[in-house]
Parts: sequence; C-alpha cells; structure tokens
Amino acid sequence: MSTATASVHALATAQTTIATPIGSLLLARTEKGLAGAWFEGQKDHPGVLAAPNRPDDPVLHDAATQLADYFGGRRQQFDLPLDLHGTAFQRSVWQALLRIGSGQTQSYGDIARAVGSVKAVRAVGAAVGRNPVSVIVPCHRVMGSDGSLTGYAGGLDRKRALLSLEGVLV
Amino acid sequence: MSTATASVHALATAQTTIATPIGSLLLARTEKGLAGAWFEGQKDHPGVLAAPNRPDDPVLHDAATQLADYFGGRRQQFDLPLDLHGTAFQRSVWQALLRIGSGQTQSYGDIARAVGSVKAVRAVGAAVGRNPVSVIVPCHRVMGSDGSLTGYAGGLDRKRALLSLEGVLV
DNA sequence: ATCGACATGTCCGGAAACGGCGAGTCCTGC
DNA sequence: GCAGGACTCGCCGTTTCCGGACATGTCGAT
Repeated sequence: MSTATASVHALATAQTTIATPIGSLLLARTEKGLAGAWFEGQKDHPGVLAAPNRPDDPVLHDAATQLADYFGGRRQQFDLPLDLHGTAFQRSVWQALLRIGSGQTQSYGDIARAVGSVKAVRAVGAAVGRNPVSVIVPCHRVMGSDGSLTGYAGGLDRKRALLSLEGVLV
Repeated sequence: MSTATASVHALATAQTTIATPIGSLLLARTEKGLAGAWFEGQKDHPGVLAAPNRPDDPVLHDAATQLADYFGGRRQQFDLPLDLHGTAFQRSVWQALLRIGSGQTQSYGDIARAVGSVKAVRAVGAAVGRNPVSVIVPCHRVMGSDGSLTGYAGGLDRKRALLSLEGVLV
C-alpha cells in the first residue's frame, strides 16, 4: 500500500464516484483539495474509503463537472485545488506532469531532466506510475523516448483513449 | 550519415553552389580548406548546410574558377587547400586518389597496394565511395581491374562524362 | 537491514552484415 | 581452343544492431 493511498485513507474527508467513457472514476478529497482519482480496477485503487459520499462537495462537484467537459472535448485543462501526497521526489515529478500541456507528450527522460536528476529515469517511471490523481495530473502524457506507450496504471487502453481524445494519436 | 558528412555539418564555415555541365555542385569549406563537393542528388549529399552562402570566399571562389576551367578543358589539375575529414584509412585512400594524374586510371587493387594493405580491396571500394570532394579528389579515376566502371556516388553517367572529358573514354 | 523489482534511457563492446573488389572455377557458344 | 559471362569465396574497414550493465528513488518482501 503506497504512501499516497495510505494517507488518503486517513485524510479523506469526502468521496464520490462518477462515470466516464472509459470506466467509472473514484474521486476523493482531503481538507486541502482533490487528492485522488482512480479508475475502477486500476493498480493503486484504494478500495473502499471510509470518507462519506458527498457528490455535492464543492471540490468534488467541480472536479466532476470539469471531467465531464474534458471527456466531452469541451475542456483542455483543469482548475482545481490539488493535495498531492507523496515523497518530495514524487511531488516534483507530478508537478512536472502538470506542466505538460494537452496535446503534448514528454518522455520519462524529459521529466528526469525537468526535475534535475537526469539519470533517475527509472525512478521517474516509478513515480509517474504512482500518480494518485489520474487524468487531471496527466501521467498519460508520458511515453517512451521512442514513442512507445510503455505503461499505464489504468491499463494501456485507457492511455490510448486519453491520448486520442487529446488528438495525439491518430 | 558518414563521418565526413557529419563533421562537415558541424565545421563548415561557408558554402556555395556552382553549375557544371553535369549538374550543380555544392561546395563547402571549413577553416582549413575545401571540405566538400557534392553533385545534386549524389549519395552522401549533406542536404542543407547551416553555413552561410559565400561565393566570394577565397577558397570557394578559387574552387569555382578552377572547376569552371576544368570543365572547359583548360585545366588538368587542381591547386586548393583541402580539409578531408574521415578515418585514417579513408584519408590515406583519398590521398592515394590525389596521386592519380588526369587521363590516368587505377584499379581498386592498385589503391589497396598503394595504401599498404593489399587485400583490403573492398574496404578501398567503400572508402573511395565516401570521397567527400567529388571531381577534385578524383574518385572517378578508379575502375575495376577488368576496366569496368563499377560505381560512382554521383551516378555512373557522371563518371563516364568526367572520364570522357579527361580523354580516357572514347 | 537488505534485496529486488519497476511504466527508462544511455553507453559500450562484440557480432554480424554490407559494400563502387578481385581472383579462380566452370560452363557456354563460337 | 578460347574469349567471356555467371557464380563462389576470401578479404577488410565501417556501420548497424543487439545484449548487458548501469544509474536512481520507492516500496514490498525476505
């Protein structure tokens, strides 16, 4: 069980589940902001959360709306308070992800450069793979340096779908 | 991309293009001298060079003049500073080419003997084929031991034309 | 505590393929 | 006979390709 998942279990103040074209998405927030978004069946899915179900919570509601717009092709970027729990290294990687615009991609090496440890490429891979907030923190925009899709915690099909939606893949 | 071509890309300080009866010729120089002369469409043509276009550069201007004289039948040998980039073996082969006078030819085996490795006949072929300075380094004066034309990076037609011009072919 | 496995990328060494050949063999057709 | 073509094989420098090693941060399992 990862640090991020553990802290969400302990700190979540509200949750809700929404439907998307590529599977339902569990959203969870803490006091400070959105802290988790996992597809059903995804690798680090926290399972059942103790936090109360509150679809009308402001943050969760905004997130749901913005995600609906995103999947409908009416929105390219998100504007939400985030509360990303992880090690310093992981947070810096996730911040780097947030700087990749819609329709763009970067390689794991690019991210490694961006966070200042050029050779920590595998470490970057691990960190990207532990992104707690799918879609909104766009870990799907990271590909191998040769253009291969490599992996995705939610399954490569979802990665493909997201990239198609953003116009990256034919 | 051959070593020679690569280094020209990096080191060229000036370029120009001249017209000849057998196609236009791209000339490039480095600090030290003429480093490249490629026919349009020739095998190892470097494509677009970053170096500035300077027809009036002394070396390029001299080269252009001497080439014009050569193609007009008024000149048999060239007097220019050359800067040939390649492996040690390639350079020794190219030097051997420079020792073949106008109107003469040698076989690949002759060159192999000249550079001291009698059996490196095919290697000589490869090196000759990568001559970076067409016409001036007379790789067109090398033929098969049976008198056949074998190959030419700029196309056999050009090889024939050059040899005719030099009175070797009827 | 230590170890190993990862959603990678780069570098390095060795192996193998690839030529602007040439000499030798064999076979055809005069 | 014998000139000449098709084929084989050895030769060698260069390029390309492939496999392995390594660097790095975290986490789960010994």
